[in-house]
Amino acid sequence: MAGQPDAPLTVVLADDQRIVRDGLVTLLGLLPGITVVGAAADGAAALALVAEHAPDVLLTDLRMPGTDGVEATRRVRAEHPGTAVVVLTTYVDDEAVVPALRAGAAGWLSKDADAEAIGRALRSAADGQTTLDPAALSRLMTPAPAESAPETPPDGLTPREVEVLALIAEGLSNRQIARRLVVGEATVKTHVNHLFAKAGLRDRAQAVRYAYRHGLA
Amino acid sequence: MAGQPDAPLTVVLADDQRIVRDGLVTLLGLLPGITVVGAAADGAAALALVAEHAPDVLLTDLRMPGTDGVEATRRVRAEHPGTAVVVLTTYVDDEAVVPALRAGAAGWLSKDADAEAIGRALRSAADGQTTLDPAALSRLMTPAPAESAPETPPDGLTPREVEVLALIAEGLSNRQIARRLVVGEATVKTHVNHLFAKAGLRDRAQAVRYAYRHGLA
DNA sequence: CGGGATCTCCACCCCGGGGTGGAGGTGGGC
DNA sequence: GCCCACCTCCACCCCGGGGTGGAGATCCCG
Repeated sequence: MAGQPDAPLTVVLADDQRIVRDGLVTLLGLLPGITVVGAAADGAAALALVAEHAPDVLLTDLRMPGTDGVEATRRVRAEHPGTAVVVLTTYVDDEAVVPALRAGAAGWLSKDADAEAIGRALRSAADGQTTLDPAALSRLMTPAPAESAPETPPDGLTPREVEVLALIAEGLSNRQIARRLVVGEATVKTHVNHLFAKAGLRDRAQAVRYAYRHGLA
Repeated sequence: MAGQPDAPLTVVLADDQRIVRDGLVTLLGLLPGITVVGAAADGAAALALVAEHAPDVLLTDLRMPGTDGVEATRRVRAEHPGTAVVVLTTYVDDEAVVPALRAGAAGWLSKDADAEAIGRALRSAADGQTTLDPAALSRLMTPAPAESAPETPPDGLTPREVEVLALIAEGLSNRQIARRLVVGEATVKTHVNHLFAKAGLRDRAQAVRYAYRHGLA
C-alpha cells in the first residue's frame, strides 16, 4: 500500500503569483519522491493540467483569476477523483475554509509553511488524510459567529426589550408574551415597537432573524 | 526551523492493548527520524512518561482505563505545551472527535492507517498542523445536528416552498419575495400557506425560527 | 391517456401586528 | 428636588399577513 518512502508523488501547482509558483516548483522538486509535473496560473489552466497529467495531488491557491480555488477543487474532485486537492493560501483564517473542505479539499495550509510540511500534507492528501493549519481548524470548530456576536445586543436595548425579543424569537404572539411576562398586551406592544425602532426592524420575522444572528436564540 | 529530514522526533505511546502498543513501538521505530521513548497502558502512566521525557508528541488511544484519551490530551496540553497530541483510535467516526480536538489534539487517525501515515501525522503535529482521518473531518463539518437537522427540511416541502421559506427567513415581505422570485404576490401567499400547513407554523416569526433551526439560513 | 403533484394566479374575509400619541409610576443620578 | 430612563398601560388607525376556496397550466408517471 504505497509503503515505499520514495514512491514518486506527482503534483500539479496552481497559483497566480509567479514567484510563488516558481518557488514551489523549486522547493518541492528538492523533496525526495515528489515530482512537479505542471504549474498553472489560474483555475482553468490547472484543470487542464490535471486532465492531462492525472497527478496524485493538486496544490492550489484560493484567490485566482477566473475559476477560483474552491470551484477548481470542486471540479477536480468531481471529474478526477484520483487527484487529491490541497489548498495553500495567504490568509489562513479565511471564511472559505469550510466551503473548500466541503468541495473536497484534503488540506489547508499557510504559505508560511515550510516545504517539508507542504510535502507531508501532499503525501497525506494522496493517502486520504486531511492536513489543516491550526487557524483553519479553529474555524471549523467555531462554526462562524456570522459577522458579530458580542453576546449582548449592540443596539441600546433595555433588559426588558431583550427579554421580549427572545420570546418573539420563540415564535410567541404578543398575547402569549404578555401572559408569559405577566403584563398587559399593550405593554408588550410598546416594548416591541421600541426595540423595532432601536434595532431597525420592520416586523417580527426580521426580529427573529436578528435574535438568531445575535445569539439570543 | 527543523528543516533536517532526520531531526529525531521523540514519541510517547499510550494504548491499553498490548499488541497495539508493541506493534506501534516496532513499526514506528523502523521509521527514520522517529524515536519511541516510552509506552504506557493508561492515561495516568502516559502523563507520567510525558512529564519524564518531554517528548515531541504523545500518540494515544481514546478508550483507556482510568484517565481517558480526551482528559489525558487536555492535561498534556495544559501541563506540557511543548508536547503535541495525536489520537489513534479504532472507531474513526466517534463523537469524541470534537472534544478531543478542543482539548488540543493535533491529529485523529484510524488504527487502519499505515505506519508511514502515522509518522507523517506525528511530524505534522510537532510542526503545528493537524491531520485528520476523512471520517473525523466529516464529523467536524456537520456540527452535530443537535437533535435533528437532516439538512433537508423533514416535512414534505417542495423546492419552491423551501425557497420561499428561505426568503421569509431573510425578513422579506410577501411583496418583496414576489419580486425576487418574479411571480405574483398571490402565488407567494399560496406557497406560504402551504408550507405553514406542512411545517405546522402559525406565522412568519415561527417560520424564521424554523428556517434557522433547520439550517436554511 | 388519465391522474397527481407542482406552480401559478384570483377574490374575499378577518385579525393580529405595527405605528402614533399619549399617560402614570418607579427608581437612581446629578 | 428634579430629571431621565425604564416599565407599565390605554385608544385609535391601518395594512399586511394568514385562511378559504377556488382555477388553469405543466409535467411526469403509471
